[in-house]
Amino acid sequence: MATDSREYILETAFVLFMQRSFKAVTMNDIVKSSGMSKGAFYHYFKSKEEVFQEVVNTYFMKLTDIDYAKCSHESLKSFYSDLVSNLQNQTGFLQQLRKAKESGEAFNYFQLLFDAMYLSPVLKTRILEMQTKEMKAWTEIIGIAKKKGEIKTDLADKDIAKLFIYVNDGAGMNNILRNRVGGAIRDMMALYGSLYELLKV
Amino acid sequence: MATDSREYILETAFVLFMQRSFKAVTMNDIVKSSGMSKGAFYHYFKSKEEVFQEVVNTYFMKLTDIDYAKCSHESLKSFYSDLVSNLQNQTGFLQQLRKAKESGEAFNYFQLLFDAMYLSPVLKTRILEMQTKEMKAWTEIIGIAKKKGEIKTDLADKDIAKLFIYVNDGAGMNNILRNRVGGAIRDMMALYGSLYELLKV
DNA sequence: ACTTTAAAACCGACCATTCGGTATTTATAC
DNA sequence: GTATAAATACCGAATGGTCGGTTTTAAAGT
Repeated sequence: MATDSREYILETAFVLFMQRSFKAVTMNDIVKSSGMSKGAFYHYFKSKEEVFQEVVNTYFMKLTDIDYAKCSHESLKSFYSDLVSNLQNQTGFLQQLRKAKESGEAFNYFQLLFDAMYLSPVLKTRILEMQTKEMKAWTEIIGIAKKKGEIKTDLADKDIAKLFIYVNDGAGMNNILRNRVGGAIRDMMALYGSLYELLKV
Repeated sequence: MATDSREYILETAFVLFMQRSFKAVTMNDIVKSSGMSKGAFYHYFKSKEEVFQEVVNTYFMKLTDIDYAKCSHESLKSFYSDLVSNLQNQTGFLQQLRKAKESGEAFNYFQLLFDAMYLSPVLKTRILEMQTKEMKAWTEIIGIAKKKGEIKTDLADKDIAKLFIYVNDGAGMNNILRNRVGGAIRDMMALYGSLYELLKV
């Protein structure tokens, strides 16, 4: 019972922090949404900040800390296909969250990202590091794709990498603004595909 | 004195709402930052919501509601050059705001965007309309560029438009996360240029 | 196996502080 | 003197958190 209660509160908090800013989500929101009492909440977590920190360390990092080593290094196309596949898994994960189903509000990953960076400089550093890792992974696969003759362009590897990364972020933003989840995967695949079309031999 | 005071409070509020979420910015933050009293604030604005609404209707819209008709329709390259030029003007505008100079905190346009959309469904509709307008403008210029033989690709106009738009948004996000303002213009130009390189004849 | 004791889980009223806003007074401009 | 602008003390509600109490579960004792 204990593990379930703590986990349930955490999941509830995660969903709320994905929908509204940290400050906009009140303790009463969390308590009411979880169906438990404030006393029960404080049995498991020391404070609002602590549950937020935990949400970031668990759920948020699950969405953010992508293991690029697991993506194919055979080709650029398979690399981004694996990334889209990963995105699909994440979407599935979010959709099966119990609390998500009850709520009509959109998930806003970037809202949680801003809050995390604002509330903790350590987290900010960590997030920036992950972005650096992302850039490195893309630059690498693009170099490989060039060497293999998969793609052909005079553009620098890093500049191409930027295109792929920023297109992904921009599309992610667009999906949030339009409260779209399902069609997002197909769109992401199409966007990467468009860029790929411009690059391939 | 009256117009200056009201405008000064509004500008102060704008800066604060660009740095933190609506709820995280308290009335006392606004009052202290403006150097005026609460009573003075309430002389001009009915409530916190009203000043936020005004901030969105003025400053935010100035940054968001871009008149694409003013951008060159001679070529894709001049179109996006005009957009970058516009971005430069906006950056300059933000940098000359009095309150901005005092504060070390990063401006986060997207935070204000999220708050605006969350707090007002009317604004949300309006913002989505502006995005549609943006898409239309890009699609149009890309069609023109194709007709003129400036660019050559089998990709649909709208798909190319998406690439340009999302790259811009993603890069904007990246600049916010890295608290970068100055270099952002050059980067944006380079990103558009990279895409253009992939497309031009 | 049952009973007693201890610990954990949970509750909800209450607390101190903060919040957005109000009422009244004072200051300034004309 | 009047109208506008501004200040300050105060208000009631909301906020994150505390605390004494109750219920449930686990462990120890017989």
